[in-house]
Amino acid sequence: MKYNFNDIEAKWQQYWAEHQTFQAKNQSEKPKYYILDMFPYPSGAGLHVGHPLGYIASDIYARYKRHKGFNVLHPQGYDSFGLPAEQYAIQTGQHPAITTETNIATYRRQLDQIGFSFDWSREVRTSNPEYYKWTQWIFIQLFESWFNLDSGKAESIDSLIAVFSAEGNATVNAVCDDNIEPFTAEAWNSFSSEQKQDVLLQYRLTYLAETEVNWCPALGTVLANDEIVNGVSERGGHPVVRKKMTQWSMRISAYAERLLQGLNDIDWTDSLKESQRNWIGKSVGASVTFNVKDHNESIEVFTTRPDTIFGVSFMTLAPEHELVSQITTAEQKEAVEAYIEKTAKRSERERMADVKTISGVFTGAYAEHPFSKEPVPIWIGDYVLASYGTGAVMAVPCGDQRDYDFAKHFDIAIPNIFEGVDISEEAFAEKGNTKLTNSYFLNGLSYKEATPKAIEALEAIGQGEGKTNYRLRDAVFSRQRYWGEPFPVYYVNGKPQMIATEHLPIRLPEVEKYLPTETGEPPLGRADVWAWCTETHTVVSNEKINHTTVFPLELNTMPGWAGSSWYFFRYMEEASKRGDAFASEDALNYWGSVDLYIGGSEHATGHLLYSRFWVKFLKDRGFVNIEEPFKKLINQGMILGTSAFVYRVDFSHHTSTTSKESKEPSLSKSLYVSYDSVKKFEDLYNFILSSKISAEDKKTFGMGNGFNKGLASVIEDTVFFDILNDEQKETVIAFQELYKIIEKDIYNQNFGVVVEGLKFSPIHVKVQYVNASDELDIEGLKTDGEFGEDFKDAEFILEDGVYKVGREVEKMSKSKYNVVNPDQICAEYGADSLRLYEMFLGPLEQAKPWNTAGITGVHGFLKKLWKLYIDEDGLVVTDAEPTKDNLKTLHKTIKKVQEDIENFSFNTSVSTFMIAVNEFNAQKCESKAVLEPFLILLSPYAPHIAEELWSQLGNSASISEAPFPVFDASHLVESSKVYPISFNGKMRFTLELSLDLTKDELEEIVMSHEKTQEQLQGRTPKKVIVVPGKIINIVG
RNA sequence: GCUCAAGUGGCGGAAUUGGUAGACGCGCUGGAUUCAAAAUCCAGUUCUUUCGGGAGUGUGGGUUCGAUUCCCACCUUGAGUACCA
Repeated sequence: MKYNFNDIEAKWQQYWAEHQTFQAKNQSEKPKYYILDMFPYPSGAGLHVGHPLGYIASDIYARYKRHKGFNVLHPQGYDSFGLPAEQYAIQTGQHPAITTETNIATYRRQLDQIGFSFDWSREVRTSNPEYYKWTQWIFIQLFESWFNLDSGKAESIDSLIAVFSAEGNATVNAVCDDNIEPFTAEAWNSFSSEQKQDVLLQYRLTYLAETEVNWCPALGTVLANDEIVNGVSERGGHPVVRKKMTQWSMRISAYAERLLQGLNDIDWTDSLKESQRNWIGKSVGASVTFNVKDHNESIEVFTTRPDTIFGVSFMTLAPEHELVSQITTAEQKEAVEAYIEKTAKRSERERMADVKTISGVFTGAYAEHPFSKEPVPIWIGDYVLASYGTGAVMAVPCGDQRDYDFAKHFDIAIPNIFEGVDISEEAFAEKGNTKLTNSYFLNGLSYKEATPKAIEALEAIGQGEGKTNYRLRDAVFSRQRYWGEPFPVYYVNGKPQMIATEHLPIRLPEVEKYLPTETGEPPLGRADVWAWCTETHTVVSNEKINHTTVFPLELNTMPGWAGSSWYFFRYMEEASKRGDAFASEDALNYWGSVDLYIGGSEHATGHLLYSRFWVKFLKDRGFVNIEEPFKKLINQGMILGTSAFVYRVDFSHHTSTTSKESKEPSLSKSLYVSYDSVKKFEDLYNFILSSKISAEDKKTFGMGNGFNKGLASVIEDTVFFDILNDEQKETVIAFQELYKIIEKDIYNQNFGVVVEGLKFSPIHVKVQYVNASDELDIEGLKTDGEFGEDFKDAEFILEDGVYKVGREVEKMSKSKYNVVNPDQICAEYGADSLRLYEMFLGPLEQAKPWNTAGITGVHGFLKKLWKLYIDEDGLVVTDAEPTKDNLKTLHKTIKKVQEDIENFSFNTSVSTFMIAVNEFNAQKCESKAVLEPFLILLSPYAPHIAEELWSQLGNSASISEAPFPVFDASHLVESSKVYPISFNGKMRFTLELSLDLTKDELEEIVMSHEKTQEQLQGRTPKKVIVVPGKIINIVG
C-alpha cells in the first residue's frame, strides 16, 4: 500500500468534522488551556503559504496540550468588517456582506484542508449582528462610565452624578477634558438636562470631541497617515487638508499607567513590551507656570528637568498654541502670522521628517521667570508640537540639544548652569552627578537632589507641581465608512443619546452606494431608513424625523479595532448559549484569559493595546474578572518569497544619419539570457571597473550598468584582452556573439539606429515555473495567459541545455509573482508535508524565505515513515520485543520533542523526527512497542498520517486524545563515551572510553596513547584538563 | 538619531547551563537500479592543502585550559519608532 496522502487527509478531515473531535467543553475534569490565533481578516486573495505559519504553530501546541491531558480551547473566526470589502463594494456595487461571505468560504476551505484542530462550533464574525450587538453594548457601557482617579478605576456615571448633586465637581478627581468649569452642587441641581449632558460628556470614557483629521475633499473621506504620500492621497494623488471634525473618542489615556504596569505581569517578548512602553511614553517631571509680562495670561509647560529651571533663557510655543495671537506684539505680528501660515501648510509628517532646518519667530512678548523674575523672551517654533504636553516648552539651551540649536541659530543667550562642563559645542543632557551652579537655592546639587527641591519651591509659590506626562493620546473611535459597526446613538438637539441595550443590535442600514454623500457626510448619510423612533424603539424612515419622537441616528461607524478588542471572550461561550450576554459568567470564569496568543508583530501597538484597555475597563465595571487578556504572546516571523528573474536583453542606441522612422526600435523577438551569463557579464564589468586600466579605457569597455560597444570590439591583440584570464576571455567572446545578434536584428529591421550597448533587465516570473535547480520551464511560461504576449515569442538563450533564473528574497506579493498558494502544495505534497515544511524552515519568530523546492525533503521523510509501517503487502509492524537501540531512539525523541514544543522550537523537532526515522530504518525496527508511541509524538505536526497509521495499528479511537508518551531516562544511560581529545582547545581525534573511569585513569590512558604522543611530538604538556563525560584538553 | 533583533557552507538552518562547529534538509558530485526518465537506494559535499596537516561561526580586541556561546569596541542587515520638552 502506498502513502496516498490526498485520500488519507480527506478521510481524516471528514472524520474530525463528523466526530466533533476538537470541540472544547465548558466543564471538564481536565485543566483548561486557551490557545488563540490573531483574528484574521478574510481578504479576497485567499491564503498564501505565509498566513498559516502561526496557525500551524498554535495547532501543534493545541494538539500537544490535548495529548498532555488538557481541555483545550482553540477557536477561529473572522474579523470580517473592514476596508477591502468596502472598497470592492465601491468599485463594483457588490454588497460587502456578499463579498465577505464568499471570502470566508474560501478561507474556511483553505484552513480545513491544512487539517487544523479548530473548534469551529464557536466561530465568530465581527460583522454578524448577533456579534456586533455586544460591541455596541460595550460602547454603551463606556459611555455610561467615568474614570475615578481616587479609586484608580472606571465607575458608573451614576456615582459621578451623585457626587455632583451632593458636592459639585470640586472634589472630583477624574480623567476628563481639560477645560472643565467648576460648579457647586446647587449649580448642578439647577442645570438643565442639556447642560448636565454637556458636563457629563466631558467625563465619560467615550465622548464626542473635535479632532483634527486628514480630510481628502476629492475622495470625500478621511485618510490614515500612511494613506498619505508627500501630502497627497496615495490613491489618486489628491490633495489632503487638515480639518476639524466632531468624532467619538475613547479615553484610553485614563489607563496609561495601568497599561504600563500591566506589562510587567505578562509573558510577551521584550521588544513588544518595549514598543508598548514607547507608545505609552511615560515621563516624570513637573508642570511649571510662567506668567506673561504685561498680560493677564500664563503659560504652562511640562518639563522632565525642573532642576534646570535657572538655565531657562527663552520659551517656545507651538505655532498653533492658543496664546500666540494674544501675546504677539504689533511689531512682530506680521512675521508671526507669516510663520504660522507657512507651518500650517506643512503636514505633520513633513514637520517630523525635516529635523535639520531650524525655524521660528520671536513673538515680541516676555514671560517672567518664576524665581528670578527676569524677563524670558517667548518664541514660536515648529519643533514644538501642539499635540504633546501643553504645546509649550521652557527652553534650557545648555541642557537640551534642540533648545541649544535653536538658541545658536537665533543668537539667544545660553547660560551655563552646570559646574565644570563645557557647553561651547553642544548641550549637556546627561543626568549624572554633575553639580548645578548659577542656580540660587539649587547650587551644588545634583539632578537627583535638585529635582524634588525645585518642585517643592514651585509648589510653595503656586507656580508648578510634580507631574507625570504620557504620550498616549485618546483614541479616535469614529470612521466615515460603511462596512463597520453602527453606533447605537441618536441625536436630540445635537446631543448624543444611547439607545437602550434591550433594543440592540442596531443593524447596518442598506445604502444604494457605498461612497460618502455629496455634502461630505459618511456613507450612512445615504441610508433612507436611518432614524430612531423613541416610541416604537425601532429604526424608521428618515422622513419621519420630527425631532420630538423620531431622531436622526449617528452616521459614523466604529473602527476595525472595536470588534477585535473583545472577541476572545466570545469564543469562551458555546454558540448555543450566546443570547443573553457576550459570554456567561461561568464561561468567563472557567476560561479566564488566553494562555497562548500567536500572531504577527504588526499589531504591537494597535490591537494589543486597545484590547488590553477594553479588558481593564470591563474588569472595572465587573463584567469580566481578568486584568490582562493575553498571558503569553508569540510573534511569528514573516515568510518571505523567493522571487525568480529572467534577464531581458535591452540595448541603448543612437540615431544614424539615414534615420527615417521615429518609432522606438525594438528587437524582432525579445531575448532572454540565463542568470549564469548575466552573472559572468557582471563579474567582468566589475573586473573592468576595478582593474588598473585607464579611466578612458574603463569608459570604453564598461558604461553605466550596461556594456558598451567597445567591449564587443575587443580583439585578441589588444592590451586589454591580455589582462583577462581564460574564463573572462570566453565571457568577452560570448558577449561579442550576443552583440552581433542584436546588431544584426536591429540593422535588418531598418530602424535607422545604431546599437551602442547592452543591458540586462531582470523581469519577475512566476516561481511555479522554476524547479529546485533554478531551471526555468520555458514552455510553461510562454503559454501562461497571465503574462499575455510578453513571453510568447521570446527567445531564451540556454546554457548547457537549460535556462537558469536569478533568485532574490523579497516580501511575498502578487506583483512579484512569488506568491505560493497552499492549495497547490496540499494537492501536490499533502497538508502534512506543508505543515512540517513550514515548521522546518526555521525558528517560528524569525523572518525566513520560502522556497518550494525544499519541501521534497519533508515529503520524502513522510514516505520513509510510511514505509516503516506499511509496505506493498500491508502492515509490517509486529509485536517483536523492542531492542535497546529502538528504545534509545524512541526516548531520545520523546525528550527532545517535548522540550522543543514547550520552547516553541518546532523546526528542531522536525529534524529530530527525521533522525529517528533514519535510525529506526537502520535498526530495521518493526516493533509496535516503539513505533506506536512514536506516532503520538508526530501527530501534532503531521496529524493525518499519524491518525491513519494509528488506525492501521488497530486503534479505533482518534490519536488526538492518546496520552503523550512518558520519557524514561534509563533507556539513555550509556556505559562509554566517544571522548574528543583536544590540544589547546582544538579537537584532534576521538577515543571511546568507559564512563566509569576516574579523572586520573582517563588522563593516564589518554597520555599514554600513541596518537597523543604523535600530536605532542616530544613536548611535555603544561596542563591536562579532564572533564569526565565531556572532554579532555591537553595544553602545551 | 533612538530601541530591539540578527550576522555560521552554494541555500534554509543546528549546536538549550562555555566542552567534538556545520546536525537535519535542499542543492550539487559520483555510483546502483532503469531501454530511458521519474521515483528509490548507496557514497561524498565548510574552505584550503605539498594529503602530514592548516584555517574557519561579520571585523578587531579581551576573559578562559577551551568561546558560535561571556565581556568591550566597531561594521553590516532587518524590524519598530521618531523634533516627546
